[in-house]
Amino acid sequence: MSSAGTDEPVRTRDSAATRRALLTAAQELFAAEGYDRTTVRAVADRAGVNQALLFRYFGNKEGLFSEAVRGEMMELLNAGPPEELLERTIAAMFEPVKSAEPFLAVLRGAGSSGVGADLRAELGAAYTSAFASLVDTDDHDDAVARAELLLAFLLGITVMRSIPGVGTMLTAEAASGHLRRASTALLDSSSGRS
Amino acid sequence: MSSAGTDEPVRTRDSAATRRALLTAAQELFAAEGYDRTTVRAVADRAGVNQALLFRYFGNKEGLFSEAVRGEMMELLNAGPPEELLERTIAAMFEPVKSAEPFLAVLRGAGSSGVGADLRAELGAAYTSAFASLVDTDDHDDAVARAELLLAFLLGITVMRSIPGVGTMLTAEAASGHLRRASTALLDSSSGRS
DNA sequence: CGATGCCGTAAGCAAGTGCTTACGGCCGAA
DNA sequence: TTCGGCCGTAAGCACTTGCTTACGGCATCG
Repeated sequence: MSSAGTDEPVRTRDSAATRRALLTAAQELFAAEGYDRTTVRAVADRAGVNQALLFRYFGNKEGLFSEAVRGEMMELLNAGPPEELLERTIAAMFEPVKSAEPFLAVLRGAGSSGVGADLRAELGAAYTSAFASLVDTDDHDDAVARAELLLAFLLGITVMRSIPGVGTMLTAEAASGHLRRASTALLDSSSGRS
Repeated sequence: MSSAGTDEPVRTRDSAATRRALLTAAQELFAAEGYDRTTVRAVADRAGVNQALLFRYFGNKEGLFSEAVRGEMMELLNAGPPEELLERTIAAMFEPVKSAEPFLAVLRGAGSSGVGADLRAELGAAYTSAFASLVDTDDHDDAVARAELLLAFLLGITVMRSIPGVGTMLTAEAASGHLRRASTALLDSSSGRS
């Protein structure tokens, strides 16, 4: 945990590189430790940068969080057509360490209220509408309910996998089959119309 | 936020009552705010008690957390036979405010590691084994995988419902039908054996 | 009554937090 | 070369955190 993982030792006088180093360090730490437990000193250290620069470039800790996580999430959201978002998300979730992180960062952004509330609402709406568009029904509310359940499912799996000692069987091989089956069942409007 | 909700003004010199007041205040705040954002001062204030007593009775903040949340969870786990745990949990989740709280407290107990790790692992194992026993199959790993997916589903719904502005359709009426259908699909061993 | 043992209180400490400020030095422009 | 504007740094401030300690008071028991 002490040695950095993805940081180039930016010793040059390049503000853009410094910003980038801070953002990647922030993404890693926010995802791994959550917002509260991540200190600005830790982010700056991981980026190999003085902490004062963090405030110069991002204003405050919340500004850094917002920019770091929003960028990471938008990358995944816009990586392809909405019809493939579910597949992309599932695939990302089971990658060794990689792309499940922004989800955790968002969820751990704040306990209940406060930090990143707008961001959470915005991302939730984006995912929900994308999933809801996959439901072939006229009942809008029902489509949204199914989409939100599906998103909750994905979030729950990500959360459980992040808890040490729990979710040992939630591997790609063991779980993704059941996951895809349950997902299509949730999205299939021919079953259990309300 | 400032005025307490469920606290009797314990002015008497009754250590048991003081302990209870601290525990209920802790349950409410840990569930609402998470472990990090909940301060011992806030718990003591909500309980109408001096904060020094908190340390006298529970040793430290983590001891208070452990005792408060463990008791609340064990209550739900042992409220009936394991076969009905799923139904009990779903019912508790959609109660106005009540029993979804301990789940949130456990999840928000710590970002990744540290506080309440043993508790999370213990509760996860209890739920997983209870759900796995409902799967009618000889393939133990498959049963565990299905149980963990189901638990993840429930956790995800609870988490989403706790985020303001997201999960607006995750009400009992709109969602529980789909939820029960997806749950039985996950537990039905006749579909999608690995 | 006097004494002993809890219960409750006030005050504060050491450490860590986000954030600010004043300063030194490298760079390109004039 | 000189100068002005960024980039990077060290130091510290105001505040909150979990936790401790020394003390005052009610109550029970002899």
